[in-house]
Amino acid sequence: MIKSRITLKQLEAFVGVVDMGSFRKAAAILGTTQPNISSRISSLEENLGVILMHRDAGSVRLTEKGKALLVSARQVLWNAEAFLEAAERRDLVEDRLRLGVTELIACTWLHAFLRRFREVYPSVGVELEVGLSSEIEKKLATGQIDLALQIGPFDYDIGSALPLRTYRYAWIAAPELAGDNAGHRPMTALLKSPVLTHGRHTLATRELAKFAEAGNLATDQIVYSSSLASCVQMAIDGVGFALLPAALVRDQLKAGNLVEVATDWLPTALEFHARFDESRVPRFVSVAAGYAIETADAWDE
Amino acid sequence: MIKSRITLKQLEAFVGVVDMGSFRKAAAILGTTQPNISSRISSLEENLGVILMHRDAGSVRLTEKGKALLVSARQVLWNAEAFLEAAERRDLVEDRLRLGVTELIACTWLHAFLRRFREVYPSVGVELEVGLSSEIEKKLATGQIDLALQIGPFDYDIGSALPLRTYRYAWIAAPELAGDNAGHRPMTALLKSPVLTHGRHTLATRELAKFAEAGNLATDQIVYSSSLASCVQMAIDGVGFALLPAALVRDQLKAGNLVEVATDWLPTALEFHARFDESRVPRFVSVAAGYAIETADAWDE
DNA sequence: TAAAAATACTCCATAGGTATTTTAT
DNA sequence: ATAAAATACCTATGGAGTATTTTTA
Repeated sequence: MIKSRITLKQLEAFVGVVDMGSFRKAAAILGTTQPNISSRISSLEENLGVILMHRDAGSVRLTEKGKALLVSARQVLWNAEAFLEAAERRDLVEDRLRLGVTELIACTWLHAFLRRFREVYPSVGVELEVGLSSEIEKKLATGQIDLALQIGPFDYDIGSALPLRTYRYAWIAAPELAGDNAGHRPMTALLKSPVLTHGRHTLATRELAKFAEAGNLATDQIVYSSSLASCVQMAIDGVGFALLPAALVRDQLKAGNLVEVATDWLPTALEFHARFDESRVPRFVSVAAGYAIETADAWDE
Repeated sequence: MIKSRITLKQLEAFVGVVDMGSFRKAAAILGTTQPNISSRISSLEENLGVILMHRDAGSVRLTEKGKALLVSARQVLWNAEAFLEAAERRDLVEDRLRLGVTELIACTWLHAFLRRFREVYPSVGVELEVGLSSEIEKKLATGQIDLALQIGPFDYDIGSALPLRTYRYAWIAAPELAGDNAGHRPMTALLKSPVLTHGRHTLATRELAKFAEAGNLATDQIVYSSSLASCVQMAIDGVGFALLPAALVRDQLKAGNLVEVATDWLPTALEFHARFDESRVPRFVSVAAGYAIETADAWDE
């Protein structure tokens, strides 16, 4: 029998301290006080006869045994969460989800995803960060984000990368700019009008620059916007032709505020992935990743 | 965070009650009192808002949700045990191992297995049962035994069946009965002397009877002993030729108290297996099964 | 009516919180 | 000197045990 040698609270305190890097922060996240965390950790160490970590003022460093035990501790907590799930009481899972997404997702189905997640895990707080995929990835790699919904290719290999939808690009314009039939228009013609693209460092923008360079086409008409949403607005306002993920303007196309312009070049499609480090995160994160896949699929019909 | 919603003690009480079939028995095995078990179960139910089991005087019946949660609860405890293992504190695992073995194992390497197991899990009590493979299997199927080291073939399919060694039979006799050279002796000749076999219902004995019948050989000289060890003793005393697993008389053959008799028929070899229901038993049972394999191999050199 | 779980009640251990001290940078 | 963990101390919760009642087969 287990008697009181180890308790879930002790294990929770252990991984909390490791994840937060300090007793104080762990206490904050676990809704208790620092001396409590102190006592949970030290009682765990005493019961096991093991030193889990060395604490100097300002740093907590795991011992070798601590590293090994951390994996096991996460496993126990993972299963404890699965137990709540089996009880159909996901609402009892109290935690936080640090979510990183790119603007495209924020502008399309993020709200649907969040609605569903909050419904299932009402006691998990969502901390949202919208940014470029490269920024998101850095935070994911350093453990500042639990789940990233972002575009490949990736610099770091971090645990799971579940494929979401692929989003094709399209040339978009206001109907009056495109003309009545919105018929085929070669790139040479397009690049003579103002062209709206997203950011200077996105893959599509770089591909466009490369294409223009190869064909000796002028690039002085390209407008670099740091916000996808403002590209859409400018396109609606007839500022120029916009190179945007088709999904982003789905509703405007349907409503007739924008039309798609056929041409002879497009950048490669965006490959979205849901990424997380399954060896570190609690169970609900991988569940959330599944929801992301389903939500993305549902949004695209 | 988990707060105090579920604790390992609650889960332990839950599986304890299910395994023992009553609150009282669970209390006994967990080293506490029945009201304590009552309160652990009811607080678990309250915290989850779930009825785990219906208790009428004299019976505990799991609800549907209880069945689902039982699996998860076992999983959590399994991982908690793995945590102790990672801490290299298997000595903190307090439980019991109900072990069923056949006589051959009891007479050969069981002591080596028990020594090793007790060394690694000093706080796990071993309840040993020696019996025919068929008896052992029945108890395994009804959950009265955690680990069976027994002979196939099996009537029921119960979780894991890890193959142990195969033990060949041999005809054995005292040197003075076998003659100086212990040379080849046909079955027709053997069956005219007293023949010692183990039990009336063992596979080897039935095969021998069948063989004799097929060849129209007399069976009136066959002695059925219910104890393997007594067969060996009688063989040593020169009572007759004994049909025994060779491993059983390894030391006597080496010492020259017995010799192997070459003949033209032998029953099929014994296929030993370590069997347990990995969906029910605690973690140390599967570890023990591994030790059984290793011990059996080491004993055979 | 007999066996088992629930309840009532007491007691003690210990978990939690506040205030303070220690320690290392 | 500062930031963080450990310690001391007090309080209060709740876990554990004994005795008893309730329940149902």
